[in-house]
Amino acid sequence: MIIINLKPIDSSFFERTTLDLAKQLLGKLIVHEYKDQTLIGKIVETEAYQGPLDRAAHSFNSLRTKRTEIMYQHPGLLYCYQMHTHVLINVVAGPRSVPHAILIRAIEPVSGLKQMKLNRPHIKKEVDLTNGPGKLTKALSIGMDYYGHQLFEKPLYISHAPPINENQIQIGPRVGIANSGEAANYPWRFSIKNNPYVSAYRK
DNA sequence: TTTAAGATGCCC
DNA sequence: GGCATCTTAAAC
Repeated sequence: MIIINLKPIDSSFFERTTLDLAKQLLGKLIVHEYKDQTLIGKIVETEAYQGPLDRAAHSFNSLRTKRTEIMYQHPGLLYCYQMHTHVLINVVAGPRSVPHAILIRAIEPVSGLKQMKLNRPHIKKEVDLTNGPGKLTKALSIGMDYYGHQLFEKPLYISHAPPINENQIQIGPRVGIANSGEAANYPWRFSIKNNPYVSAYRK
């Protein structure tokens, strides 16, 4: 694949409604300049979390703590947190003071596959390198030290790519939030239809 | 200060 | 299906 125009996207890209941003992020590239290498993945699955009224969100009921603070800042920043033994990454969405975020759940490797395999030893099938939110952060070597980083600045950024057609976007309930009551049914998960790197659904 | 649960992944 | 492993948030 030949990549043209590989550079950080303009910060204004993130200024749109949260659900629209979750869809617009599909197909975009996440780029990490790491150890003289450029690790690149195409985003193939996202989930929107819309704070105040979304019981599944960490910022539900406008909870504001050290962890959730970054979601109250301007869109395009990185919200990351540790889940069991893994780091999960989100794109902060919504205008300042609206604590929304979009979880990046899966990517398709585009460049740096060799390094991604080194970052995830003992993985047999290639799809298992990045077909889950905890897996892709390990493959791309993204840790908690990126909390609050601007995703429109090197060394970790979103790069432009053509949007995915609406009819190629799969929409459904979010993964792994069965104990969140009514919010468990909200159709706020988006993925590219038939892409092999999309994670498996699980209640 | 203590405790329970979790936007997961991997092994059995 | 069990369990690692650790942070957060809420209970005590």
